[in-house]
Amino acid sequence: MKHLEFNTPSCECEEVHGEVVERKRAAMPDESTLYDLSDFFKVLGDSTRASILFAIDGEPMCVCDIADLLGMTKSAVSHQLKILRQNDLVNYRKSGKNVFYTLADDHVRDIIEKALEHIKE
Amino acid sequence: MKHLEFNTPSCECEEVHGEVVERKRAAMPDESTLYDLSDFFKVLGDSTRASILFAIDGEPMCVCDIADLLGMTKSAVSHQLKILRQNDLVNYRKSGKNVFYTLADDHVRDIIEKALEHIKE
DNA sequence: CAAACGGTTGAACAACCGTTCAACCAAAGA
DNA sequence: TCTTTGGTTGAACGGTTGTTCAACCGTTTG
Repeated sequence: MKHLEFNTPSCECEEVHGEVVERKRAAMPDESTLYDLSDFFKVLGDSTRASILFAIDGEPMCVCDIADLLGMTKSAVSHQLKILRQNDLVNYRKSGKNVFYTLADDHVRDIIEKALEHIKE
Repeated sequence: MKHLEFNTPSCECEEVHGEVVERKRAAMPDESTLYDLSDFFKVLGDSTRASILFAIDGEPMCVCDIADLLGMTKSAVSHQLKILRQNDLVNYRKSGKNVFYTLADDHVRDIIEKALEHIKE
């Protein structure tokens, strides 16, 4: 029987495995969870931010040292640090004129570790 | 002693903790590794692609069904599937007029799982 | 207090990216 | 064989994003 109407009119398909789709739809995560998840990966999906995370792993670093290490301006580094801050991936501590950043979480280290394993196939 | 010259002239800082920077520089991953890593996360950092990965988890799905499930056009889905293919995150199998996609790897499932844990704090 | 410096911020620009649209290919059915 | 349909592809458009630049703030130092 063709032209069965589902609640997603934007698919222009004629024949669809309806049972499969319904089963999958029930198993899908919330839309907000999906956005949170991809936003999290989006933060890690920039080589500058990834470099910063490696840099501050183990020992805290100030913005100036990070900029020197990565060969970038303080401004560019600070902009990326702001994004890392907003996503709770780093902590910071003021000390005189300096601001020292550290990894916020061991979770992040684990995820990066697993991703590195995957890359090396 | 000020104005020590390191090999990254783009940092305009005057005072730098040189020993820290040198130690960190030695511990940094290869540049190519960093790019591969951030490219991998970049692929996961789009909600459409993340949705597709959830959709094809467990049971293969054809492009048309994925499009129906996500409320998108086949074209948009196919474009994203191409990116997932190029990054070895999915496998595909032709069957008549249909193309069925599956998760390529258990690694990916693990990483997404860990990221979900992290999001829920 | 004034100068210097580490760090942050907002605007602007260029590069990148995801969706749409149209055309196209291959397999299946009439 | 001609038509239909699932899927892919390239160009184009609009929105996002990272860096630069300039201005600014807070702390330290002279």
